[in-house]
Amino acid sequence: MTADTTMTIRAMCEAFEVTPRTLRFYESKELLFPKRAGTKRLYNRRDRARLKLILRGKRFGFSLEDIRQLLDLYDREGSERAQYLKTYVLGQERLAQMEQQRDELTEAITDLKAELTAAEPLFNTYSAQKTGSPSKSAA
Amino acid sequence: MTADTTMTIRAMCEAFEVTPRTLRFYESKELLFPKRAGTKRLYNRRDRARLKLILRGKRFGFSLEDIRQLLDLYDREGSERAQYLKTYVLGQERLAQMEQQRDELTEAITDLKAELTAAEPLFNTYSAQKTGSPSKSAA
DNA sequence: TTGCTCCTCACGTCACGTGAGGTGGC
DNA sequence: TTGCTCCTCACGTCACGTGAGGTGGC
Repeated sequence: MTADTTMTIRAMCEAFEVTPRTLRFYESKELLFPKRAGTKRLYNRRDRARLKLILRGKRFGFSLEDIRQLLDLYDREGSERAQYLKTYVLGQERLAQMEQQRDELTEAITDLKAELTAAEPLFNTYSAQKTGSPSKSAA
Repeated sequence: MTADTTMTIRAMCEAFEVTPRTLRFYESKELLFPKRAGTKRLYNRRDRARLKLILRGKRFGFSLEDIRQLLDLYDREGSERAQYLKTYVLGQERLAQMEQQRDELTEAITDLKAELTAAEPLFNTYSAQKTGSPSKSAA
């Protein structure tokens, strides 16, 4: 099966929808450590697990540096609870940031909508002049 | 009054909560054109109006290049309707992007929340061991 | 003369994108 | 020999941040 099959960079890119440049970049940042066959990179199951975590971390808005530290944390032996606690705290902080970001975005959306609505009459007048029709642009 | 008073870079920074570097950067990008008194920058009412628009544009997520083009559009003489229409269309496009972004963010928030909740029992167990209390962390 | 504010380079940051130029193996 | 895929520099992008080193005017 694909269990412990090693994958080429191309296969990885297709599987995870990233570019080769991204994988090389993560490697340069010490987030990924694929084996080499000569000069070519070979990614195993562990590399795939790490990449998956990296992409999840990014989705939550963590910086690559944060992600690297968390990954390192789990690689080293040590108190599992301490690791979880650290991850948990970082997660809480990120959550708060994301919620604030969402609120700001929601406000900006509301404002932009209001402006677009306020601007609409201008085009209705225009379209009325041009077509003579009552005008009610696309919902 | 402050009507046509000219302002120093420091005053501008305080009024708009930006850094001097930001104002110089916008100038290098041809978004702002303050007069000079020797080497020092002097911002008048027009500059302040432009900066206000720039910051609003940024709030809506437009790139500085987009903002510059819109600003140029309104500076040049020409069909008012054509200008409004262009602005309107760009606004619509941005609105769609922002809404998608908000949806993705909302999803990420939901997911992160779920994980944090799933991780909580671990610390409750931990805190129970440490303190002997029932544990129910901060709401 | 000392301080304060302003200025101009110009390199750094973040997460990659994008050529340029070259190599291995079917 | 031709193609294909992989590789390594290394510069570009975006919106500034951050010194370094210097100037004008009270």
